[in-house]
Amino acid sequence: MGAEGGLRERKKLQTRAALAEAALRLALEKGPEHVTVEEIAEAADVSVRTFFNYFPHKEHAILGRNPEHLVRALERIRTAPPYESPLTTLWLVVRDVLRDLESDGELSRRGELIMGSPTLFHQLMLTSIDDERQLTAALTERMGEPAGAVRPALIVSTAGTACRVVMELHKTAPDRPVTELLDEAFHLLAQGIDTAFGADNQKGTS
Amino acid sequence: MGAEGGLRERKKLQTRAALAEAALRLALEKGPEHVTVEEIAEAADVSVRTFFNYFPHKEHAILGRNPEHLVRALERIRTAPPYESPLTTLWLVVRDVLRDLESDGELSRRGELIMGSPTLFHQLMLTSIDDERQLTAALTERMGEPAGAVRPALIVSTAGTACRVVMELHKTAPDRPVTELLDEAFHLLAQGIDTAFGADNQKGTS
DNA sequence: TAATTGTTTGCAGTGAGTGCAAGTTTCTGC
DNA sequence: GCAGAAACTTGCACTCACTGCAAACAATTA
Repeated sequence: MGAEGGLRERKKLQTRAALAEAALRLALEKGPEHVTVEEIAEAADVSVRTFFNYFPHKEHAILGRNPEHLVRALERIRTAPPYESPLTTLWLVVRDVLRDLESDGELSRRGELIMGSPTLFHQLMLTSIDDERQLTAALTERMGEPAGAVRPALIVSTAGTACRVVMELHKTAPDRPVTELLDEAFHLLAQGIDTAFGADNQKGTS
Repeated sequence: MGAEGGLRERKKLQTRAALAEAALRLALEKGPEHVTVEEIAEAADVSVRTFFNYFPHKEHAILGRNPEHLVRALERIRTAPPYESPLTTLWLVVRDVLRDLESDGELSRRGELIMGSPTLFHQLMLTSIDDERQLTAALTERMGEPAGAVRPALIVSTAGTACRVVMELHKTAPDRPVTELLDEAFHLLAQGIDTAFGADNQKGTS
């Protein structure tokens, strides 16, 4: 990931990382509710005012989202091969992000924290909405649908929802691996989530 | 609804209603962002401190949700007829709430306001999450699934998502009626939202 | 090295939200 | 009807999130 650019560029990245890291560490230590911006700023050795130059809220810093992911996702959607169905594209995008987070060790550290804190989970949803707007726009265009079409919007939103559901389920039942839960969720979405009461779980799945 | 109880009880309801009403009116007049709790309290003729005895945030007062709706929805899920598929149940629940809001004239007053304001929309989502948890629990039991099952959680969440998407699409393209958008969304969910790029919109629909 | 541009910071201020202790109102038993 | 208990309201002092502004500072460019 582009570490080009001059000193200035690198310093900004460094500061941002330091703030995010401090925010996460403190949140894990004391619980997200009991961390103040002042502490985070102090730990990262910058002023409180500078904190707000980097993040709009405390929660945003703790979430520490990587903007790179959205960029890559949008690119992936725009350049999806013609034979690939939209939901499959999103599936691949999600798995990509997941793999990235796991390799960082971020998933275990942040995942638990976020799902355990209402405030953080809420904040995650809020930022997800903005992402989803952009993803929807990209997918709508990729599918050649008109601007107000229901399907692309629904595909993106439900894919996002699936991720959240998976995270939540993983919290309550950590025995099943996340990837497996995710695969099941996307299969259900693809085939239609509905079923008659009492019907078998997976009818006609590979 | 239950005007029993003594003077004290009635006065509390009155104060609560006055605060909610003032909050909504002021939000409509000046935009939700530009209303302060102080103004709301003043308009309802109580102190700021008292406002916070009734509502945890400003947004909560403006949203003024009717807790009755969730109760009815839960009941509806628990007593769903055996031949009714889960998604259908949720569909009916949603239409029920929608009809109720429309008859109150609440949908037009609050709906526009909420969808037009990021803050309010976000707040709505936050409260929706809590609702969805309860709905999921009810549906999981109704379907006879184990606690961590993916499908019921996904059904509830995606149904909620569908509502959101519909509200959002309705905002950007108000020509199509909400009920029509909603029906399309639920149909897509039932049949599987995915489709190959460039395929027809609805394959095999009635 | 000098001018330009971008970043950091302190300061002053608004507004949300909380805990506490003192006042006021409603309720209860007599 | 009245004294005391219980519930509600209020003002006050406080913490914290967050913003705008202008000055100081660091990096870039010519």
